[in-house]
Amino acid sequence: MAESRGNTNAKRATYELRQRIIKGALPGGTRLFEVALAEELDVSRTPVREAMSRLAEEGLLERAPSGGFVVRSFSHSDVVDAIELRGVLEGTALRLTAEAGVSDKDIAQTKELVDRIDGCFADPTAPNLDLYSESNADFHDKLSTICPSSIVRSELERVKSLPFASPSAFVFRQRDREGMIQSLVLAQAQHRAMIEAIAGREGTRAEALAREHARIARKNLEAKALDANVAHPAMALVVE
Amino acid sequence: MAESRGNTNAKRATYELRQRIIKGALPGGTRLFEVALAEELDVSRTPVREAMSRLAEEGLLERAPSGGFVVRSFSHSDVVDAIELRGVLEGTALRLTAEAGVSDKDIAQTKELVDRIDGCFADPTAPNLDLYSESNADFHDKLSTICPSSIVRSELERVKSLPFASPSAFVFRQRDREGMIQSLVLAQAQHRAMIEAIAGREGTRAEALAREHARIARKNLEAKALDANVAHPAMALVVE
DNA sequence: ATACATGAGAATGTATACATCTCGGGAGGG
DNA sequence: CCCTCCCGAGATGTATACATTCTCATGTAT
Repeated sequence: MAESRGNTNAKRATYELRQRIIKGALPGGTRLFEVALAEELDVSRTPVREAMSRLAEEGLLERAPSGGFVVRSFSHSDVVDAIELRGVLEGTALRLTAEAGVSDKDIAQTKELVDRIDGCFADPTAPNLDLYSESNADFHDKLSTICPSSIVRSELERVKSLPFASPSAFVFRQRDREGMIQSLVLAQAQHRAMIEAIAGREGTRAEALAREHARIARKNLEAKALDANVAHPAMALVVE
Repeated sequence: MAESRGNTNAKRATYELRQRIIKGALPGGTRLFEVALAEELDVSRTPVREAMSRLAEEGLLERAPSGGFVVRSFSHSDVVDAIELRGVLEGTALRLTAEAGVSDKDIAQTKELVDRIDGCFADPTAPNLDLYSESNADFHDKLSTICPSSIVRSELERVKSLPFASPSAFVFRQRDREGMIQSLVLAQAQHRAMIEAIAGREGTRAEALAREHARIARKNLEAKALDANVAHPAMALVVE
């Protein structure tokens, strides 16, 4: 089992194709040919079709009108809109959570996750950015989990699955350490305010906070865009 | 080519399966077996798999953890949440449209569609409800079309494709003619206010209007639920 | 009685041959 | 010269045989 993960050829093909798309090896607009891919991945056309079908469900591929699949292409404004939409959906999830009420146990667990994020910066000279990404994602996943609406939850998860729309996509501006600290302080204050809002059944406040929170990602994205030297991995599948 | 529409077996199978699910012939939770369906539809397993995959993209089926597909089941609260979510997404679409600005031509075309809705009630003794459904859907589609964000647009279309979340799903309470007129007057006032808001770049107002507008559907749904005699077609796939 | 092994049957996974469709290039006529 | 039609290469669509995996009922040992 040397090549990638998954126990069936279809799952391996799905994983392999997804990686190529996310890394930008298959740019937006690329038409995918079953036979060519089948040969490259050393499987038959059947699991390749299966894989493409799954990736279309994820939103990474589009079905071409006359059959076949094309890599979906995202423009810069699509990235901005996807972040905005993530904020809107997270806001809706939080509002519904606040309106429905949430258990003390869930509140405690959520607070615990915010505290854990602080831990990534225990040593100010060597912040653990990878752990931060992970912890931040855990926190946002928890917010989704406690939402009482499975419909809202699944649509939120769907948008978050786009690599550039995930809450941890653009964690920080690499260069600017000062700005990085400020960004963290603000984000953590918003995280705690969100918890306060849902605990206090303040739906509108929770919604507004989530939207504003997503704007941090947008800010970081724009800072990255100016910094033309570093190509961010999550932007690999953006064209135009 | 007597049986249903589509030029390929896969498309015919997709249509046929979708109809059965929407009509409730295949209730939520039903496991779909490829061989059985293939025999019933008189095609091979390949187009059946293709069809199931497409329906999973639409959100009508879920992939079972160990392979195969299951008809997605929706609870009553899922229906309510889907309507709420439609309102949220339509609101976001309108807000972005308002913020970006919209051409005079689009405003005029949208107004024209609202006027056309009035036309369905030209004869107050015999309102044309089918035409109303269609015209109302056209209006809402137009709102989606003029949204500058393709990401928001596609997610909105996705949610609207659920039969019970479409803007025309629960047009009116059958019995209550008085309530029907009032509902129409309110809805049309909201339609016109939405246009005014996007024309005047009042994003927040447009968003709030869209959300409140979706509540009409929720009200109509609740009125239908009380009216246990009439089973509404759009509710066929709701279980629990 | 419970837990686990086991095997038969049925389901999905896979490869592949063949059918059909699509689209572009080139020949022929206007 | 341009337009149209036709053809064929190469793509997807389909059927089907075979492989693999899963499920669950059954039986056996502890």
